[in-house]
Amino acid sequence: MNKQHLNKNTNPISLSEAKVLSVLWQNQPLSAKHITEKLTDESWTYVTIKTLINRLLKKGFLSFEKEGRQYLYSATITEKDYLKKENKSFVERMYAGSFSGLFAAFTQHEKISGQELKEIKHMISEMEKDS
Amino acid sequence: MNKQHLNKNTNPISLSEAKVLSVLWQNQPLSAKHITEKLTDESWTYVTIKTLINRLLKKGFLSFEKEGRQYLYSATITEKDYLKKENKSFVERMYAGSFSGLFAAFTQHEKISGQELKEIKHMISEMEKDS
DNA sequence: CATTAACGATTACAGATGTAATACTTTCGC
DNA sequence: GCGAAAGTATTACATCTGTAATCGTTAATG
Repeated sequence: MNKQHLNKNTNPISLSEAKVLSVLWQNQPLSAKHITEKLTDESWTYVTIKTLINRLLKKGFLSFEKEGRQYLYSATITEKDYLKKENKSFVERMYAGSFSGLFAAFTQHEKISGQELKEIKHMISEMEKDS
Repeated sequence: MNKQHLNKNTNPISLSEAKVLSVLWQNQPLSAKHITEKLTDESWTYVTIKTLINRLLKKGFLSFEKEGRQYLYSATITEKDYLKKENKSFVERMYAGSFSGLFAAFTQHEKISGQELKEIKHMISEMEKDS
């Protein structure tokens, strides 16, 4: 019967799902088998990864094309957009949307290395140049 | 029988649970009833909040003292420590622990207001003063 | 053409979470 | 002392998530 089960699911991307996406961001499109091979860190079975793929399909974050007997999957969201989304929801939730609030928390409670600070200052001066 | 159900649960603080904590961070200790009154935004019932309280107790993030018939709850984690924990896990997960990576993503993809930028620069110069 | 290997689809199941109804216990007003 | 009020505790239940076993289908092979 091959129900494609294309009922949408509007939930966010879970941690495990994000790991599947991250493989695809490096190398698209890929078959389920190939994704499994790239995810050896997780020691997930092929079947587990298929589940994650199916959930991502339902959520609309993957598309596929058929190549002979195989399905080749691609992410429909870019890594940039994913990061953007996650950043936004994090700063929204934790700092009422204020990035400087986040910045303050980090700089006060974590130690930022001199190297990192240098990079940050550089980014700021770049920003100011453009504007 | 009054089983206190003090079996530990080592899971992280969920979103709803965090909202209970945030009330306590402003005003400790409080009874379940009082917490409910402060959380009108959520339109949760008293019973729901009791569930969240019990879960936080199991996770060790709340303590209580008995005041007559009532229980008065307090957070065992400070807001600072909570933020620290969340920040760390976020930057760990999304930016391999690099705060400047996070900063780059934010500044490139979100628009940071001039005001926020000013605050950030100020924080940086303060940091440099101390060091 | 029947068998099997390879792949995809369906089903499973426990724990976490959001959200709450119901049950139990203590105490206070009559 | 007894019933109602005010708390607390127990139980519930759907959905999401992590993780997978099993079932079905198709293509390749002898």
